[in-house]
Amino acid sequence: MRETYEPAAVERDAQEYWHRHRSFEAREDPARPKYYCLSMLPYPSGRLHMGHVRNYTIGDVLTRYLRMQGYNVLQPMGWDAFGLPAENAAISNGVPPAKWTRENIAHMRAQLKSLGFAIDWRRELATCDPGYYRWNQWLFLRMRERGLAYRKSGIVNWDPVDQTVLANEQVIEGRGWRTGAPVEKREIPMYYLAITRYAEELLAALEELPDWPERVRIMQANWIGRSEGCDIAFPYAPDTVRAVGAEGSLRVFTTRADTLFGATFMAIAAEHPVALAAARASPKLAAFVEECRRGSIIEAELATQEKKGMPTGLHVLHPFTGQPLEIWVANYVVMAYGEGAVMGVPAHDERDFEFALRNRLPVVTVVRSSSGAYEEVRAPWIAAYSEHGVTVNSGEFSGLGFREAVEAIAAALEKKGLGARRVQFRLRDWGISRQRYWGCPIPIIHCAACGEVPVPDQQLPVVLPEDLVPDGSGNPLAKSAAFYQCSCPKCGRAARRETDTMDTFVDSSWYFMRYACPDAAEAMVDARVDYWLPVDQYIGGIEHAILHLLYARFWTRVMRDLELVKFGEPFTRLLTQGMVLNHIYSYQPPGGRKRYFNPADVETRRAGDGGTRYEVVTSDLGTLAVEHEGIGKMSKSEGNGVDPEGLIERFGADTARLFTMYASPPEQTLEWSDEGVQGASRFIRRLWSSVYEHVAAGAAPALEPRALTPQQRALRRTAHQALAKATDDIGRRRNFNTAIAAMMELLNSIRASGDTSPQGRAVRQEALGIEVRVLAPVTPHVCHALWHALGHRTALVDERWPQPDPAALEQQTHAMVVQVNGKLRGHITVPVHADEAAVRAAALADEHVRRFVADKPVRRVIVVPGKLVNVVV
RNA sequence: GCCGACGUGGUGGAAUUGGUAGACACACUAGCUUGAGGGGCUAGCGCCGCAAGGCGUGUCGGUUCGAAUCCGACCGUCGGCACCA
Repeated sequence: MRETYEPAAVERDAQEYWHRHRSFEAREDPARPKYYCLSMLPYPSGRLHMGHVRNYTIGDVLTRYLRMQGYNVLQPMGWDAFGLPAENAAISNGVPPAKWTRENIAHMRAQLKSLGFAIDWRRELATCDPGYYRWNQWLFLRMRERGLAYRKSGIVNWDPVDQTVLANEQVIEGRGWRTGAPVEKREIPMYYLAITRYAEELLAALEELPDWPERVRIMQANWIGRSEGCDIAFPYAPDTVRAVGAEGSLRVFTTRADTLFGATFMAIAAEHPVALAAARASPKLAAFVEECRRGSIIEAELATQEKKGMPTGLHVLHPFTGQPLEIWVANYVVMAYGEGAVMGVPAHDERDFEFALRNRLPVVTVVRSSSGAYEEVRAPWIAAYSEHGVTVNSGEFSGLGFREAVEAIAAALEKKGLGARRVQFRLRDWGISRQRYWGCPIPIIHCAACGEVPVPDQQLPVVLPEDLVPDGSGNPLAKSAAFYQCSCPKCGRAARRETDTMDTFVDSSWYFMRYACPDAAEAMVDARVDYWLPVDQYIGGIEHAILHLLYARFWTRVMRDLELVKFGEPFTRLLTQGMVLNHIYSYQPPGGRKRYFNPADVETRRAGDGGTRYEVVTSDLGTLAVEHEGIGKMSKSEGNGVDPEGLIERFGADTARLFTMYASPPEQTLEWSDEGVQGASRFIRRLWSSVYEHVAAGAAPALEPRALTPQQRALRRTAHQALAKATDDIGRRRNFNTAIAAMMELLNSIRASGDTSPQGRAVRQEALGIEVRVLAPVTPHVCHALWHALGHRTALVDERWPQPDPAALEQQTHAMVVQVNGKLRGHITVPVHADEAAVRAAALADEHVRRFVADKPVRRVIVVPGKLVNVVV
């Protein structure tokens, strides 16, 4: 072995070995327990970023660890290759999205390979491959046959200048990102997938995912948003009947039927038919409806905007009292949720209260606190009382608790035919139509005579032409006659092909199944899926906690119900990794535009007197004192990204991997630190030189555990304790940082012992063997080399994980701490098997303890075996 | 606005079931090493204090023999909000 660690050579050797021996090709083997370890597939943006390095290193550490535990592990990789950035790149440099995407994939694949991940590259797929996306189309058609895919109108952002649909991301403060034109809303026909049919199951099954982070389960449950309540019909008053032109009623959904007698107005969405009818008679109202409809379709913006409303002058009748209630159009009522109308109960709902206050609407209290602390809501009004309580002022329904009131009112409404209990979900059906080019075509043909006609299965896939270049004005498919011109499969007459493509979330909803059988030509999935799936461990960013994971859970259930797969939950265990952050530095010249500087270029200096620190950067503007804006997500716009490629060139892949695993636990954010990277590099060099020095003295003799001195025994115990801890940290807790810390401590102990006796060297040989095998998943290249250096002929990649020796862990005595009144006062050493009385006596005999107890009477002594004694005086 | 999480030395973090706060590392300080390079080694390093000791986990309050950990309120930061992926 060489005296100095040279990462480039070490990594090339190890990677060559794995490649030559096809170490990571996973084969179905029913005799062995399988483990499917999957990381979320990357979008091929061009270059790997640190978030990718972190994500795939976590997956790789687990993959390599589980291999060593004897599992048959599959770790695949692919590309989420459709999407908006490819079109944006095409707009700015005129290259077709297909070419741009495939070049990016080639570059990023090479970058991933340089990191030495244990990936079975034979299974690689890209979602833009027709062999992949044809099955999106095929399943869409199956869903359509079952009514799970259907067409209805939906609302999109419309840029009137570019004549194109905009993604939410492309709407900046209500304006088109390229044109700056105020964005309009447009109603167009779109395809939807009926995820709401699975709402109940998707919610209930969350209970059966104990190995998902609780926060993700809670977020999904809240997203699905099951609420039990009542439909209530408010019959139209004569003025409304006249305006609408028919008898009828305004339906609302409410979870608070108990507050029905407190309703003082009705609020409806601007898109509601009654609002449209009223607007026909009033230009002022028509203008307001128009204003609401122009507003954002982004929920976060809807929720923060000022609550505005306008009366329609129309009325409905209270179902019990017959009292007329005025209908208002309100910008905070969403047409897509419930019935697009709500009853306004200002006394008991925060939002209605605010609205009533602004519009001087009456507030009627109908619920009071059951504890008797009666807070009547009256002028000057302070707040709504939105807790559950006892009904008052509610006619025959007064004096009831929440549950009884809802029951009684619902029953009475049902009798009158004006309502019923109902479960409502917040979840909406999944709109998948995108008016964009770079996506999976929706396999439908529109025929003037036959209407919507599915593309016959034998004509699949509907292939996306790869030579078009979008220019920012609409979908190029809609302008390409070669694509859209076709004949109707039913009647044979000229017809038009659907030019919308699918949401890219469709692509990522089942890719993990296709990895099991990427070459299956005749079917979406085959029997190999039964072997590998479900995914045992899924790893990806927390930002996907809701949408991607929910869509994949839905899609899997659809496939289950079509008897394509035998499971409904795709991901057994989930790890949501935190983001990678870095410092943000900027400089704003007087009157000029703010510039950002990469932290790598920023230097910390001190004022001449050794005092205040400040950060400077040397650029084309000279040396500048820059402003530290804090820490944020690595991003292009703030110029604080770190390029993994440069890092690997300078320090090697092992250092990059070690740093990202060591700097913080996987679920937390990771702060970039150049010094930290150097620390990681230094540790690897120390490990290298420790092994070098050890083997330079020749082969160590066999270990004879019985012949060890107390010091040798202590080092051996340290090694086995560290092994036990690291095993638990990686295998159970998935806390790689503390496992690495345990190995750093062990290496410190190994280096601190200068024992050159034969058994001293035997203990060190064993300890270094543990060190190298435990670190192998994190820094596989250097460990591959060190394993050979320690004299082993086998390849580390095929080694088993070491087992702690119970005999080595045995101890005669252990240390305990003694507290007096909960404060640490002394330390004692007691035999491991000492009983409580003996421990208590030893604690009270300690001189520090005696000093603090003095002559005060001992009231209680609490003994926590093996840990501490608390003396209460 | 709604949903979810997080907040511990100069810094990243550790403390796994309510039981020694600050493991490990970075930075810093001092010393050693004429292999001056992002080298190696030794020691110190929460704050106040000469010490004994006191204080200390965002803020305020509570439960407990004992709270970073549990409960309540507040403040701050971050993620998601359905067409970014």
